[in-house]
Amino acid sequence: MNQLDLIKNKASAAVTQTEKRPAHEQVYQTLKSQIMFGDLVPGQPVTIQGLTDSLGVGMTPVREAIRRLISDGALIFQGNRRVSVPLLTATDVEQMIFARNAVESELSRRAAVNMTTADIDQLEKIDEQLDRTIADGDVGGYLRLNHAFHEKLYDHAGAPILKDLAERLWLRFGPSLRVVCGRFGTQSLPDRHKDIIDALRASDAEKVAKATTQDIEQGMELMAEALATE
Amino acid sequence: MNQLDLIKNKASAAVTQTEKRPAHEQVYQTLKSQIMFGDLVPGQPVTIQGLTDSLGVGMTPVREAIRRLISDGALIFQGNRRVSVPLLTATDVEQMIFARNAVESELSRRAAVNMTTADIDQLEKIDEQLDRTIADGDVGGYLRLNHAFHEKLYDHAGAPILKDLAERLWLRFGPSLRVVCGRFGTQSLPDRHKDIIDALRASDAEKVAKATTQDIEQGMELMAEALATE
DNA sequence: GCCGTCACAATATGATCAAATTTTTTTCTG
DNA sequence: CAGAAAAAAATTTGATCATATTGTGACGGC
Repeated sequence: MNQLDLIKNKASAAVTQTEKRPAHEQVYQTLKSQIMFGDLVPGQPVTIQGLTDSLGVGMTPVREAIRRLISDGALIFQGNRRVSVPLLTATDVEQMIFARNAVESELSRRAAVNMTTADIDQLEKIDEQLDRTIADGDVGGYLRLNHAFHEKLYDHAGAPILKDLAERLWLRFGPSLRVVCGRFGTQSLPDRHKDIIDALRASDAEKVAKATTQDIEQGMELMAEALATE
Repeated sequence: MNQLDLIKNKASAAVTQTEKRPAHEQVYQTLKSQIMFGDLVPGQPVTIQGLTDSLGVGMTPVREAIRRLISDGALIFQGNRRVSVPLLTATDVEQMIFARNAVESELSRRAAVNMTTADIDQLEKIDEQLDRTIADGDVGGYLRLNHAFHEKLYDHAGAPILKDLAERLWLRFGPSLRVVCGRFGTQSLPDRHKDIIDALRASDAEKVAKATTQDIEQGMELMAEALATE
């Protein structure tokens, strides 16, 4: 199951991206996707040799991708040469709430200034698809589109460094969010995306930032609770 | 000169760290140090083969270290298989000012709550050494100790994720700061460290955060000016 | 001024060595 | 004789390197 998913993901990534990127980049993207949206659960060990076998590439690209993901905080190096998906603690989540609020509310604020009506329409289209995945109980699709929504928004902030910080945080809590959603289903996931879109249309940057903060806190609180009752 | 510095740094790192860590980790630390405090100037290309030659290790460890540093933002991958030290733009610096203010002021705030008198004494000792490097015009020493001062402070915040974000930002502006200091010397570098220490002793978390913000803005503004007049 | 060829650097693989974990065997005790 | 603990072997995994392959930029010929 794990192997098959990895291969399937690789294949789909290949067709979309013209197969022209180096293997280590592809492996990185594949693993990133697996960690954020896939079935790599927190605590699960990640082995180099296992990945070389399932991805069908040599060890060097795999090693490079793993190092990058460790630097991203998406994987952790546990002393004895072992690498695994991180398990979050309550304090971890608390720090992430603070950091996400600080960084992402600013990204929203800046995006609000730059986005055109057409841009907002595109964003709304993503949100509509998102609603469909919630209705269908499609957890994987929900996670992907929720990420896509925020990424799209932040892309318009014109602040690559802040966006990079945000992305790094997403990589950190991705696996745990996946577990929470898998457990509770997609029903209990009301989001503030509608508020964000409304505020964008009103060109009210502060309101956009506020709605983003609420969206973040809603999602992260849910995660914190789930981790606490574990 | 470059080669020699790299080798020297590697040797000193080896003796302090019991030689027991894997080579890719050592290479990472060495390069990190080179980028933050050494003579790798912004825009300078970094080649794998050059590093394997100067460090005396195989390419695999070097590649892994470079990937990590790219993920950190300390190096950039310029599309055509080229890797170099990043050149900062004005908007980059502006984003970093925002992010550093948000993250590091919070780290200071939290550290203020946790630090004992003995901890503060240690911090003050670092600051005294720092003053000596300024008086001596020792740019490398200044950079190292300035970093050590903040790192020490943030270590007491008990917030590893926020500290990691801060560290990542330092890696990004390190090389440019180095250039600025090299150009203007250490004279024009008054810091707010004394204010931070005073506020810590008074257990006034808000004052500590404020002083940290001022320290950050002072340093970053200087950098922004230097980049603008380039 | 454009295209083909050459040299160099990066990418990727497989082999080799070392470390750690797991399994098996052995031995000692109840 | 059975069970458990300790020791030893085997397997698995990681780290490093040497080498082959591929792509990139530069130089020179047309």
